[in-house]
Amino acid sequence: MAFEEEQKVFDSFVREKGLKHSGQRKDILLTFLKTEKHLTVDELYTLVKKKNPSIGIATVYRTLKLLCGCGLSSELRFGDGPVRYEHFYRHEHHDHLVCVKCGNFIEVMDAEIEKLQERLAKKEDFTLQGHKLLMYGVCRKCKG
Amino acid sequence: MAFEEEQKVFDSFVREKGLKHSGQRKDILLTFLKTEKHLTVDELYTLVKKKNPSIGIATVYRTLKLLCGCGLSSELRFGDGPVRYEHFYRHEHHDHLVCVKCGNFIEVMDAEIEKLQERLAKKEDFTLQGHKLLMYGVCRKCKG
DNA sequence: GGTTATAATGATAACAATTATCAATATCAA
DNA sequence: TTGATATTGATAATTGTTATCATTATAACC
Repeated sequence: MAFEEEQKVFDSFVREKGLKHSGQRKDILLTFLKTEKHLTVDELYTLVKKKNPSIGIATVYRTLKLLCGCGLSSELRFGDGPVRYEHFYRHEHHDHLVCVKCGNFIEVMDAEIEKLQERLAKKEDFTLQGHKLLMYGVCRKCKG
Repeated sequence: MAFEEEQKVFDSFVREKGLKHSGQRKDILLTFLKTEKHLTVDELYTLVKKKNPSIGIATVYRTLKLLCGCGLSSELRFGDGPVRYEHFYRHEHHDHLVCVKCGNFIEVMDAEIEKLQERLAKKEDFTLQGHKLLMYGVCRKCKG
């Protein structure tokens, strides 16, 4: 079984919080991990149902909250519509370039921007924990 | 009457789109302009009702969409909860440092970050139109 | 000014995403 | 094995927002 590290992260989170394990949570976690996409709850729900048809959507909501809590996932909000969940554990931090025409996005990363943010935060005496940078524009394809 | 410039911006938007003027829109626009806060629809609705008690909340939703369309306002989404609307016209572009404990935020600006974003976008052949940068952390007060 | 086409309004139904509730079940420490 | 309690799935409730629609207001034209 793959994803031992991620499972360990989840395990210690569960232990630390006095929660319990369950087959549903394991199914959801593994399905999430092997799908390298920015999934919505509904999309993940559909995928997990193939493995475990009796699962309820509320459990998917609940489990994704836990995955965010232990650093395995992170919420992403592009404008309106449902929240998307991206992989977070051992993924280089990246930002998103979103096309306003076709809705597609590109992940980009830039160490300098990260540094500048730290500087800004320090100036205001903030202890930075994370950030979300969304850049909107028109992608190459849509510029035609 | 103040805010002549902003009213002119709105006027030409209305003309250009073949829309019409209305007292409600004027009340909403002026109340929005004189309240230098990141208002939710509901907050603005409450304020406008003091001037015009018969106004409906749907009109506030609709008018804020228009204000965003003509560049007088801009949507802001801090995590969940309702969208907030900030002033946009002739306001230097700024980003937000949001405290994860108390929910307060500070506006910050940094010309260099803007430049770096342009660079990133160019690399991907994106025509950048705007961006939203939210930085999360703990503010001075909450670090106590 | 009066007419007329059409945009705007307010009330509220509908909708989408999410959270809360709750009875039944599963987990796990002792 | 047992008992305390966390989890589950179904679904009701909630929240924020948009759509609908009959009525009213606006503004271009005469």
